[in-house]
Amino acid sequence: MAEGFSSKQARQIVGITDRQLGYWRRTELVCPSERTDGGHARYTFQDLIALTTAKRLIDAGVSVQRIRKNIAALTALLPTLDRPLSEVSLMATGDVVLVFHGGMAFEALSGQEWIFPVAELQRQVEAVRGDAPEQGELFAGWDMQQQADTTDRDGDDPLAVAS
Amino acid sequence: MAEGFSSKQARQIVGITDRQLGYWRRTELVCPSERTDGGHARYTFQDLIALTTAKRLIDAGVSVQRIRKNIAALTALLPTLDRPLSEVSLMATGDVVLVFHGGMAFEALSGQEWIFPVAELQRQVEAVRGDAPEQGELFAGWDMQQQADTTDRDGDDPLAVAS
DNA sequence: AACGGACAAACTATATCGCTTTTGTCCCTA
DNA sequence: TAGGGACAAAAGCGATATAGTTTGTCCGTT
Repeated sequence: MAEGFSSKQARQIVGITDRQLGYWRRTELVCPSERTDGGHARYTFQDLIALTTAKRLIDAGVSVQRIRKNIAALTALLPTLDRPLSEVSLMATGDVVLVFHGGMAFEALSGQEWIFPVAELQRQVEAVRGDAPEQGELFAGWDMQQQADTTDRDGDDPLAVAS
Repeated sequence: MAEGFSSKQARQIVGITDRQLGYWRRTELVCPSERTDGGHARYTFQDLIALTTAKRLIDAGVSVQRIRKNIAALTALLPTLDRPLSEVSLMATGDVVLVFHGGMAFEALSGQEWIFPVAELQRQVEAVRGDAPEQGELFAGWDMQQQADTTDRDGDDPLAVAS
């Protein structure tokens, strides 16, 4: 039984209130995967990830209601997923949640695909004329890790996303 | 005067209607940077980029009104920008426009930065325990380059933009 | 061809209202 | 300490009505 994390531990680690943890459990947003013999909650590692993801989305301005809808939409869209909040990569603010999966980015709710390319656009216009675009790197490698630079080059960088 | 592109050329290259080009000019969404002696419009190369960006945003489901607001917000947020539509990297669908600039992603309208990263999250939780997450790649390498083009994919595309 | 004007249809945005969800506080039981 | 219940403030949502934009079509001028 030393397996999971207690409610207290969970909420301290994740940074949410007692009330939230409880409500989320009762309403099945995130439930503890295990129980003590006495029936008390025990959150697994994966549960913590789910909790943290929820917390993050909330901090990003996504309402709990919206999170629920996104989960529903996601499980419908990607049936293989069992627990979206802990199995998928999300990115969000306010009322949009983007999902990164299988090399694509799309909106969970609508399933509408997002992103991409700039290069094409440039070429398209260039084709009309012999005009030369300034530099070569259209997509500045947008690396989460080393997102140091870019700040130097003023203005524009095209770009893309991430991983 | 052989400088820029005529209205007709511009709208053919960009793929918008006569009416749109005119309206956008009159309402200052995108104006020709130059004029013929006779006072007729001459769109520069950069103008075409701006036009194309606008077109792309529209195709991605962003309304013209929203584009205007985003431009306003962007120039307020990044005063160095003169013409957001042709100087910045955008990505969008429906009602959200994401701006990539200086290694960050944020919503133009609100200025709110986008959240992301799951990896970090994983580490955070892992730190609490020695537990090992299943795989390595959370964000499947999302590489623009190798994501073939999308032009072939049928008609309406979600999409995104840039520049 | 480029542009403008008038008019109408299609589309977007904004504000509002009633309803539901979420969270906090306080208290109780095991 | 974990968890439940009751209650209320706060936040969020969906539908709707109203006002404002954008675009197409038709016509006229330069």
